[in-house]
Amino acid sequence: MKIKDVSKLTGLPISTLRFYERKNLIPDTFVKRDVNNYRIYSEEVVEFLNDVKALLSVDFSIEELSLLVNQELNLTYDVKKKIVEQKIREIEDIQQRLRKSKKFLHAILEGKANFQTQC
Amino acid sequence: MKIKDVSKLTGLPISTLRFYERKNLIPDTFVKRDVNNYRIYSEEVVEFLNDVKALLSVDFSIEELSLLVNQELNLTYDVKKKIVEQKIREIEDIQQRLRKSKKFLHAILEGKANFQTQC
DNA sequence: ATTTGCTATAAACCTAGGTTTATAGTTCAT
DNA sequence: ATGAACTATAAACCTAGGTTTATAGCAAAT
Repeated sequence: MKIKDVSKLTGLPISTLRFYERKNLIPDTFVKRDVNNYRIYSEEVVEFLNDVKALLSVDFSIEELSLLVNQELNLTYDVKKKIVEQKIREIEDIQQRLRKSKKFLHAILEGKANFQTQC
Repeated sequence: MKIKDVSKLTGLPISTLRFYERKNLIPDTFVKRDVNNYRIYSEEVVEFLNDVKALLSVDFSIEELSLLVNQELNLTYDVKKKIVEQKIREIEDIQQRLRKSKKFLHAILEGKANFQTQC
C-alpha cells in the first residue's frame, strides 16, 4: 500500500502519517521504501494505526507511545509493563476528574453551583 | 487580596492569573484596580478559580469557559444551558473512549492485544 | 511528450495554553 | 533614603501536535 491508501483507511492525513514516522511512532516492520523511495506499508499498519489513534486520543502523548513502540530502544517487557500500568492509573485519575466535572456541570444546570452565580 | 495571595490560595502561578484575565476568564466582579493600578481581588475569586481549574483540567478550553463567564457578551441563560449540556455530552464521549483505552491497556498487559505484537 | 496526480523532503507556519524577559513603577523594612 | 520584595505591561519565547508551503522527482493516462 502507498501512503494515500493508508490515509484513506485510517482517516489520518498524509502529513500526519509522515509526521508520526518522523516521531518514531511507526515501527519499521510496517513501512519499507520502494526503489523510487516511496513508502510501502504493510496491511497490518491499518489496525496498528487505529490502536495508536485510540491511545493518542485519550492520554498517551506521541513521545510516550513511541517509547513503547520503538524497537531500537529495546526496552524489556518489564519496563514496558510498568509504563502501561502507570498509564492505567493516569486514566483512572482522569476518570475521577471527569465524574466530578460532570457533577459540577449538572449542578450548574440546576442552579446549584456557586460558579453559576457568576455566569 | 493582591495577586500573590490569590496565587498562593489557588496554586495558579501569578503569570497564569494575569494570562487568564487577558483571556476574559475572570469576571470584573472579582478583580478591581487599586490607585496604584495593582489588582485587588475579592475573596470569592478563590472558589471561582478552583472551579475554573477543575473545568479546564478536563474538557473546557479557556475560550469556551470565557464565553460562559464573560458578562459583556450577555448570553441568555438558554444559550449557556446549551453550551453546558453540549459539554456534558462531550465528557460522556471521553468517558467512553477512556473505558475502551483502559480495556485495551489491560489487553496489552495480558498479551492479548494485537498492538502488543509490535511492542 | 506532456499534463495530471502521486510521492518525497525540509522548513516554515499554526494554535493552545502558558512562561519568561525586559523594563519600570510601588511599598515596606531598616 | 535605599535595598528587597511586590506590582505592572508588552513582547518574546516555549511545547505539543500537527499542517502548509516550496521545491522536486516519479507515474499513469491522454
